[in-house]
Amino acid sequence: MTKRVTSFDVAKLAGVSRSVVSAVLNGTPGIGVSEEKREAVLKAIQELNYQVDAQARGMKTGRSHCIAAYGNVSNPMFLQVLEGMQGACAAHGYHVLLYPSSKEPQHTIDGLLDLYLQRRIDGIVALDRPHQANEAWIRQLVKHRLPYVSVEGYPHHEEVPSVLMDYQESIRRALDFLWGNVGLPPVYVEMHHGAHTLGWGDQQRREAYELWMKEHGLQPRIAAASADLSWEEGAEHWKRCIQEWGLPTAVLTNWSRGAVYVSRAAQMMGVPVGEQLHVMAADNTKRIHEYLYPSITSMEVPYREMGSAAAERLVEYIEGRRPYEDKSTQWLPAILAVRQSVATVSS
Amino acid sequence: MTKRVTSFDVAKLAGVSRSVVSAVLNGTPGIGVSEEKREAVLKAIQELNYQVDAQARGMKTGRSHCIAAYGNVSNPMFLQVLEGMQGACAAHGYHVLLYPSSKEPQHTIDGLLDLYLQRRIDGIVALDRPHQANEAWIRQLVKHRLPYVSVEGYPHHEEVPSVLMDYQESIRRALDFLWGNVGLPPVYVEMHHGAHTLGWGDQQRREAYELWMKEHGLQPRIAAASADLSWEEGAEHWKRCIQEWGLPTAVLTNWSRGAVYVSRAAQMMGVPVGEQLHVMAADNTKRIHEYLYPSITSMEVPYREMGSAAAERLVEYIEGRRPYEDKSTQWLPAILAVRQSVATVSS
DNA sequence: CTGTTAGCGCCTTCAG
DNA sequence: CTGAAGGCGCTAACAG
Repeated sequence: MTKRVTSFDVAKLAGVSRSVVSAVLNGTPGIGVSEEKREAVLKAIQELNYQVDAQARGMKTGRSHCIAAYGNVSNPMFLQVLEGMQGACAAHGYHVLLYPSSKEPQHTIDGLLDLYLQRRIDGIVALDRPHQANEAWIRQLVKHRLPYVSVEGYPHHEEVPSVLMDYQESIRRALDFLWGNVGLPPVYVEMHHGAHTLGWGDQQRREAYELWMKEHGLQPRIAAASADLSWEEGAEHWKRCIQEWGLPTAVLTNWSRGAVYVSRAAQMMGVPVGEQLHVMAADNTKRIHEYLYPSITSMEVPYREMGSAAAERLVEYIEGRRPYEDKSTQWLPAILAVRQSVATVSS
Repeated sequence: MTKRVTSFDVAKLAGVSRSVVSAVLNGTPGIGVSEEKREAVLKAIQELNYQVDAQARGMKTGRSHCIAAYGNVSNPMFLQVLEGMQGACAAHGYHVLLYPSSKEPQHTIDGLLDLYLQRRIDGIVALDRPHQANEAWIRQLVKHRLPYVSVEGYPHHEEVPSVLMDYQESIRRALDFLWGNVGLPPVYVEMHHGAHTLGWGDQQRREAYELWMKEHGLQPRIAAASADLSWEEGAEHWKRCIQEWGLPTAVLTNWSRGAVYVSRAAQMMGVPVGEQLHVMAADNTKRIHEYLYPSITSMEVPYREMGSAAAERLVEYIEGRRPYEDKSTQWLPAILAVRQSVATVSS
């Protein structure tokens, strides 16, 4: 057990006063330190392996250099957001504190605000959007001027800056890709849960599809389907669809799961995917494509990039480089991942 | 922007001294506070929405109430460990700081030690095991008496307490399950990467398989296969294997991927999986089984539970409830997930 | 049982 | 350019 090394020890070894050590460490502007003293301090720091006490510093400065990542820990996509946040934070000397969204009393959304009030965090990046009802909570944020950036939530909200994927653009690019490579008018498969209520993103997607088809003088063909069918029901359903569509054909699905289902049905019918039937998803298949054959071409939601952008922006707020009043939404492009389920024209 | 509320404000409102506030907050033992004062303090805290300044407290106590989660942010399993850690930490008033393992200079393993020296964290739970070479680093840990618990690493290490799954037991239970339900001598499929070097866990699995077969008077049948084959090569390989094994048969694979391959090959041959061919994996399929048909029965590595156990234990070290010298290994049982790829005997 | 006091380690004046 | 001093908000030890 080595005893804690303080700035006092460093000062003593370097033969200077503690304020000089501090000045060297923080590069305090407007305070001159002679080059030799500076060297001496640095050397002493090295020698003693001195580390600034984060708590003491934080207490002084009022900053913890930590930001909270609020999200659903059982959602695999969250990990990608974390990865992005992490990168951006590290670059700015910040750390990421995990704060899961959950129903447990000890982890309500209020806890997040408390964390800020406790000065444990300097701001929040949220993946999970707190319920609609949380206008009240948002008012709290604003009241305390708590820096907050939302990932994939609240497009066009007055009070919450967000980072989102450009859904419409992603569909346009997907369709361009399909059209350019296989030259067939794409069918749009729209998966949904239970009562046919589409999320905002899926509405955008559909709209973009319809527009694109119109612009190309093509008749939109949309096949809606519940994601809650049993495997057997689903298989029947998709086989029927494929027959209706005729072959060859191109399919774009809103969710990757849809692409998997269609692809599977085609294989059961002996239709070669990537030759007679071209399938593409407008959502992430990243984590599963190694288990699939053929693997599915898709437009990936850039979760990592979104996390990174959100953290970057949060730090700007925290460090006052961006005014708190700037609540603009930031749009990121989707990422095209070319895989096996669509035949490609070699250029 | 509301001004910061301090214990001073609370004391004033409640009409007591600051030390009383502190005593109430921390339930300081051996210090009596009359019930009415106590109430008054609590009421004042409520009223002012007072939150203790974590940094000030930390500075005083020398504890940050944060622990670092060290691991590979692009490994989906890491998220489950985080989930477990999170739960255990929350229960003890700790927070989780993310610290990714990576090659970037700003995020070396040394940074973790620095974090501790900075008093930013009180201890570490590691999923990624720092390279073999890191005996030197481990000595550092011990020198500073840094609380450290490893998940899935260092079985039987002298200096590092670990939480691991009981691989042998998991295989025994898998075989019991297969045997009990389909009554066929299971073939063991052993996937590996490149040069045939098995990890410790896979060695344990194989050993357990051989032992179990012997105990049951059965002839072990092991099919080793590289995970690096192309899809076409793999498909051919597995079809041949299935023919060799004959039908009906039962198969246990060390990795879930093996189970997927065998299952796929069987389907291509028109062999009904879950009827003529029973497949089970000794590794997690959790994140993918909704994309598979039939879904794969498996013994899941209890990542969440391991994270939880590790954090729990770490807190014991931190709070001195477990002596730092106790470096014993903790074994957790695998979790049986019954799905479609094995026919089950209804009891 | 209560109130006072002395730091924790750092940063930031303010005089020298 | 340097040294001394004050205080951030809290806890713990010590008097009353």
